Amino acid sequence: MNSSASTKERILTAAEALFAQRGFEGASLRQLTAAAGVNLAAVNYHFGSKDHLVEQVFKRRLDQLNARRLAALKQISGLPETTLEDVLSAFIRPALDLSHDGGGGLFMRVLARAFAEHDDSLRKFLSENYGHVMRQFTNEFARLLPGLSKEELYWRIDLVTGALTHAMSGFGIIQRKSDVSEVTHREQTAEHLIRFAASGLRAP
Amino acid sequence: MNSSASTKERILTAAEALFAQRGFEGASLRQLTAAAGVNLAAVNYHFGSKDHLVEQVFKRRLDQLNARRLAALKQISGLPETTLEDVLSAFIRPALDLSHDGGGGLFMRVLARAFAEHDDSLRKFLSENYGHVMRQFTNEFARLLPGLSKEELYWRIDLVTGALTHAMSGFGIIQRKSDVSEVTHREQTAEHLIRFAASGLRAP
DNA sequence: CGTATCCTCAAACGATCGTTTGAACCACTC
DNA sequence: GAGTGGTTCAAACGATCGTTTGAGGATACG
Repeated sequence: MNSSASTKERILTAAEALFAQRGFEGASLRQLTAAAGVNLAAVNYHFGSKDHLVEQVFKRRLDQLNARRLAALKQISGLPETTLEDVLSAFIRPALDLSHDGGGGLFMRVLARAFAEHDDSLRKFLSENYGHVMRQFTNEFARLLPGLSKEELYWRIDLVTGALTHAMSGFGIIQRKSDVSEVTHREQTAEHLIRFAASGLRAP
Repeated sequence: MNSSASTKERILTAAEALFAQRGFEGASLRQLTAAAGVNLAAVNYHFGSKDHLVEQVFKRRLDQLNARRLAALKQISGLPETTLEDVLSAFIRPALDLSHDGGGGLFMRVLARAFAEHDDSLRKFLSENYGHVMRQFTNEFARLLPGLSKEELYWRIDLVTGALTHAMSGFGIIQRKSDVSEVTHREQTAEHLIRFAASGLRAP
């Protein structure tokens, strides 16, 4: 029972990397199982089908990401001294951290692909596992931007989401210089994103 | 189908729609030629291969888009009274117009997929047909935002690109209300995008 | 030891993929 | 009317896809 968990995890990790690199349809189960060092039939044995594997790849990282984002939001939600930058930090930093210590550096690319896909079943799965988090953040944004109409707020949150997804999935456009540490670079990236998004949200 | 159009054009139009809907790998030549009402072998006869078809789908729309963007930029480039909003307008409105009168409403979705794909040959083709336009806009942005370092400017332009691509491909998140015309709705969309992007670029 | 349960494996399944082929068709020239 | 060049057609090609199968290995418990 424990040896199967190892096989499962190896499939998930290999799938995450290959989906990020070649897409959901572009990555075949034969490439995938070869990279994971497991038998071809192991995917259908442990996950039932390729579609269920895709869902589980999402679920493993989204559970981490959701938990961290909600924990960060909880600490500042509703407080009178909370700023827009604080809320954006709670939204952005968990995603950047996941790229580093979760081993899920490639997950943001997978997520960007999911946005590009307009597949209905995948979108439904994402909204079920993602919707309640976005709703809480939206409420907090609304509190801190009382001048915005609901329509304008939705527009701008959508634009922020697009900017962040694009930036975090396309890592490497702005390369880390050799004289700054990984942690420092991540901090600078977060500040760039937060400053841009906060200013965009506050637009007159 | 439109039997008056040439076989080549019918293939390009059907391919654009199917690539937007199912992706480059997800759309098969058999679905594609059936939708276009042409023989399966016509794709390889007229385009050589599926990959070349993908490139031509991009080329047909990008040529339009580039020409309109550069024409709009030329009218305001270098003038002392030009604002950031003017440059963004020259960048954004041609893309929105293409969605309407070019019949290429689906092209922005295809473009968003291309960003998600990290396929090297496709990226190379895009930079060859797209790079000089982005370079001219970047120069103009730099002139209007003298306080920004080169690194910061690249960062923010990348974020703007992500926001716009996401918004224009995801058309329909903000639905047009029945009491506003198509033209009015497009105008409102452009104003939303420009206001957000300008404010983000001007961030302290 | 026998047996039950979970897992892995090589092999094969039918379906679908992009591409190629060679004959047929069509408008046009000499 | 024979010939020519461009185009369309049905059919087939080999490759690869996700999935299934049935035999065999590994481990734990009686």
